Amino acid sequence: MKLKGGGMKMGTEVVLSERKTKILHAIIKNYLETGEPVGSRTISKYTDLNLSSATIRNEMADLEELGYIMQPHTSAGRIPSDKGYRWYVDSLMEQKEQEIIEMKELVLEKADKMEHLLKQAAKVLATNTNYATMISAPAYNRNKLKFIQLSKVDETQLIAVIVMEGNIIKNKIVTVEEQVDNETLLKLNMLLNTSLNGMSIEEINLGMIARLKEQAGVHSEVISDVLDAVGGAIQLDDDLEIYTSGATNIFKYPELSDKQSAQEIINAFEEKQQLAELVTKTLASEDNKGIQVYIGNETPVQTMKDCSVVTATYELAEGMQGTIGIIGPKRMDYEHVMKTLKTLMAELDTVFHKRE
Amino acid sequence: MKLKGGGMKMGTEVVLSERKTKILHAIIKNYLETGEPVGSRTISKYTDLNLSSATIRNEMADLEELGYIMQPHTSAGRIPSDKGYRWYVDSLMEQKEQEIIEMKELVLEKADKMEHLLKQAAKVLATNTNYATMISAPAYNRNKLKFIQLSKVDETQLIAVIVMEGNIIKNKIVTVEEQVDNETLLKLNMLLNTSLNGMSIEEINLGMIARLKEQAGVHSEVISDVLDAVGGAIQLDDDLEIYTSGATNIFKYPELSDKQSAQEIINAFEEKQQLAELVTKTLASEDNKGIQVYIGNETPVQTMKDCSVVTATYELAEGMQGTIGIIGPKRMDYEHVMKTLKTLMAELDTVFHKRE
DNA sequence: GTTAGCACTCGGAATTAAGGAGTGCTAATA
DNA sequence: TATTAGCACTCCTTAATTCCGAGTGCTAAC
Repeated sequence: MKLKGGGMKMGTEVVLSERKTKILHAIIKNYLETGEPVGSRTISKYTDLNLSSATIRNEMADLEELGYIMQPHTSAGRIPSDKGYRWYVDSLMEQKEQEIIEMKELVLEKADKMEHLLKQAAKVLATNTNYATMISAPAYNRNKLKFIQLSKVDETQLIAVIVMEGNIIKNKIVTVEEQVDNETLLKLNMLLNTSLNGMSIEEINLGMIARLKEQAGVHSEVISDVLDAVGGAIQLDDDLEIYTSGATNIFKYPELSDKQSAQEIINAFEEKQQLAELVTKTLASEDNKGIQVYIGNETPVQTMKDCSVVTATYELAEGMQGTIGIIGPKRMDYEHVMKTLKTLMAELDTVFHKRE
Repeated sequence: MKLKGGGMKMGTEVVLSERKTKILHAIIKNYLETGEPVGSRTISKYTDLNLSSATIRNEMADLEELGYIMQPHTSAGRIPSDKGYRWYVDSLMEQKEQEIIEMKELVLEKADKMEHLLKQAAKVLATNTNYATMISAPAYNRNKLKFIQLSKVDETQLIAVIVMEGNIIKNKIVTVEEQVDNETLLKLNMLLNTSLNGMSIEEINLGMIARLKEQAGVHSEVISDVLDAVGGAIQLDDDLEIYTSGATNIFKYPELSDKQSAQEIINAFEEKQQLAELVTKTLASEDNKGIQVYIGNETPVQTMKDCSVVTATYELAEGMQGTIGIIGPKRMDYEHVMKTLKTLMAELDTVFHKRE
C-alpha cells in the first residue's frame, strides 16, 4: 500500500504527516460535536488547509487504511475508530498541564459528611459535563484509626464508634452476653484507644489482638467481638460506597439510547457492582495517578464497551484514594472532561485539607 | 343511552351485571398479561360464558360507554381505562386477607444496619415482582432518643453519636471554639442523657433547650452546638434515605420504554427527590395503614402519570413509619404485587421485632 | 336475547420510490 | 507529482404507497 503524503516509520507505527494530523484532528473534533459521520467536503471547508474535497478524500482513504477512521457503510462519511479516539486522547494528554478553569458557580460547599460531599461532587460533575458520573469513597485500606469509643446502649448492647483519618465515621452495634459495667467500659475504652489509635487497619494483626485480649483479661471476649465488628464494619460496605449521578444523561446520546444499551448501562449504575470493579481495576493499574481514559473495548467493564470511560484518582492524606469516573459516548468531549476533572480534583483537595 | 344487561343505579354509579363483571375482569386480566388490546373474539373463548364474539362486542360497547375500557383507536381491541384499573384493584382489595405465601428462598437475612436491610428488601422486591421498587427509611419524626454520647476526637472537634429507638445511628462532628476538658465532657454527657433520653424529637422544644443551657453554665454554647447538630443531622438526610432497586425493570414494558418516559422515570429513581415526595404524601394520606394503589393520574408524583404506583406503610415500634413503593406499568400484576408486599411486610415485622 | 354475516376502519408491516450525501476513480490541470 | 474537477455509483434515510388483518358496528336472521 502506498501512502500519499507519507510519513516515517517508527517501529511498526507510522508518524502522521502534519496534513494528515490536521485532517484527522478535524474529523474527530467535528464528529465529537455532531455525532454524524463527517464527509470530505465538510473537512475541506472546516480546516484552513485550502484543499479540495477530492484531496481530502485521498487523505481520508489513507487514514482509513491506517485504522484511524472508518466508514459505518459505503458512501457515508468517516467516523473515528477506537484507535482514532486513542490517538486524539493521547495527543491531548501530551499537552502541558491545562490551566485550571474556574468553577465559581459550582464551588462545593463544605460538607461535614464525606457522603454528602461526594454525592454533591458527582452531581456537579454530571451537570457540568452532561455525562454519567460516579465517585467512590476513599478506600480505607491504608487508613488510620483516629479514635474509637465503646458505649453502652442498653443491657446487652454496646455501640462501637470508629473515627478514621478524614473524619470518616463507622458505627457498629455489638451484642454482648455478659453485662458490662461502666468501670469496665472505661477500662476497655482506654485500652482500645491507647493501643489502636494511629494504627492502620493492616497494622492490627493477630499479635496485637492477642496482646489486647490478654490485657483485657476476663473481658477478652468483648474485645474480640469489638475487633471483629470493627473489621467487619469497615470492610462491609467498603465496596459499595459509590455515589453516582446523571445516569440518564446517556439518553442525550442516540448511539447509547437504544433499549439494550441504555438498560445495561443504567443497570450498572443502579447495581454499582460493576462500578466497584471499575474502581478496583483503576486503583490497581500501574499509573493510578492522574487521569486515565478507556475507549470502547479498552474498558475494564464489559458493559461499557460502547462508551468511553474517563477515570481519575483522588487522594486524601495518607494514601487513601478514591476514584472518580465519567462515562459517556466515545465521542465524548475529552478536552472539557479532562479540564473539569482537574478542576474538581483541585477543589476536592482544598476541601479535604481544610478538614484535616 | 340504553345499557343491555342493565344494572341498578346506585347514586350516580351503576352496579355491573354479573356478566359484565366477568367480561371486564377477563379483559383486564388478559391485558395485564399481554399488554395488547384485547378483542371480542379473545374474550368469547377466554371465558366460560359461552357467548359469541358478537355478544361480547355489545357488552364491550356498554363497558366502554361506562368508562371502564377504551379503544386506543377505532378497530383496535379494548384496553382498561384508569377507571377500569381502579375497579379491578378495588375488587381485589375487597377480597379477604390473602393467605401469605412463603418466600423461603428470599428470606431476608438479619442485617445489623437498617440501611442494608432496606437495600436488600428493595432488591428482593424488585426481583420478585419485576417492577421498580423503593423503600424509605422510617421517618424519625416521632422517634425517640435512646442514647446520646459526646466524645472528643481532637482538640477542636467533638463527635456526637445519637442512637434512636430501633438502633438507628447518627453521627455528627461538632467543631468547638473553646477546648473542652474530659471532666466537662463527662458532665455534658450526663446532662444530655439524663435530660434527653426517651424523648422524641418534637419534645425537645425551646424551653427544654433553655433549661439545658442554663444547667450547662459556661458551656451552654457547646450544648447549643450539639443540639443544633443533633437536629441538623436528623433532618438533613431524612428526606434522602430512600433505597431503590430494579429501576431498569421498566424496560421490560414497552409502554414505558420510550426514551421520554424511561428517562423521566429512571431519573426520578436516581434523584430520589420525587420519591421522597411520594413517601411524604403517602404517609400524610388519611388511610396510611395498609396498601394504597395509585393508578395513572391518581399518582401524587406527576412523573409517574403513565404508571401505577403501589405503596405500603410499614411500622416499627412507636409509630415510626416508612414506605415501600412499587412502580410499574398500569397493567401491573396487582394481585401478585399485593401478595408479595404483604409477605414482605410480615417479614420485616419479624426482623424488627427480633431487634428490639 | 343471541348470533352470523358483512362492510368498513385503521394501524402496522412491508414495499417501493425519490433524494442526497458521500465515495472512488479517472482524466485534466498547475 | 500533487491537486482538483467531474462523474458514475453506492446505499442510507425518508416519505409515500400498498397490503394485510384484527377488530369493530350494524343489520338481519334465529
